[in-house]
Amino acid sequence: MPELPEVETVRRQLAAALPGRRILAVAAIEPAMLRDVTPETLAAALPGRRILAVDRRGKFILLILEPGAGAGKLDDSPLFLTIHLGMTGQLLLQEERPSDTPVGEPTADPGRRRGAVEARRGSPAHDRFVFLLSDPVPGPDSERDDPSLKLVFRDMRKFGRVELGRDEPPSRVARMGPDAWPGGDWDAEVLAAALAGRRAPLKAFLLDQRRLAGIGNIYADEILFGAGLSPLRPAGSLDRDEIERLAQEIKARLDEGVRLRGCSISDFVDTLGSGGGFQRTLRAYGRQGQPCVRCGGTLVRVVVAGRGTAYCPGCQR
DNA sequence: CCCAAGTCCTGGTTGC
DNA sequence: TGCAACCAGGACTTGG
Repeated sequence: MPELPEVETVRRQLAAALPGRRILAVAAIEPAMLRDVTPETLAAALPGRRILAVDRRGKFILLILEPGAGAGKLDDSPLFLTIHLGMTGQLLLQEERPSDTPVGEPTADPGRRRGAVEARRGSPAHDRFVFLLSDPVPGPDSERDDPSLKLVFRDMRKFGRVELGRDEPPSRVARMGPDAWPGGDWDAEVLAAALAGRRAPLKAFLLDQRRLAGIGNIYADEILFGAGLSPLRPAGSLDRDEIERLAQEIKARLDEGVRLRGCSISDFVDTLGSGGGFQRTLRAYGRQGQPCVRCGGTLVRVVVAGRGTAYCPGCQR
């Protein structure tokens, strides 16, 4: 599942590959995954824009696009193309090779506007969006616009979302709490304030993106195991010591996830299709019925916040 | 048929 | 009692 470390792994690859490239065409193969934007608006606003930067907030990836170069009425505003990978989403970078051009069609035709039809040509079954990109170009007036790279948003289930924000990222991104990343804008003090008075189970608190942004089901179970805290504990019941342990563990597990390039227990792969290594370190997630590596007891499965949850009743209190 | 899961949405509950 | 904040659970999706 793409959680913060998986999304950060992808972001780093995109940040190395995309800035300076121009979006030549977009194919919204699955328009139902668009949020608050029509395929027509997308097709009008994106072509011609250069990608300036690739950012991340929680589990959202933000492509920051230059203002002023679009063909539509959104010309003067910076645009934020926001992508959420949902449960099974993948962002893949694929070289756009000359051999992809149909026989009989000129391979070089720099002045031609590439269309959505060309962007989606030959797309496999679960490809939901395809962005056709140019080589990196120095400025808005550059003439180089041969397609050289495709950004493919593939998502077997359709939990992923694409949205377009003007000037600012979409509101739901703005509603999120501080990024849970170790360098994020929070510490044990902030965590203590967020926990105070809450009766919801600790696990539900960790999954709530309005408190800390980026933690999902896998890392939540691993964090709680590492901290020796029960997922069922009311969030507001932690003492100072336990909050410190929780804060440390959040940072440690997410950092480990990023270092191992994500967790590929199900569908996650990076932009090249490679899996991560975090799944080898799992001590709680999915281990119900198996012995606890810390105390030897047996892990159990409960449902918390509607999510399957594995924990050790022996040493998670 | 049930399970997996992230987010949005709805409706019920709690506590000031 | 009124009200907002809070919290639980369903819908969505499709392959195992």
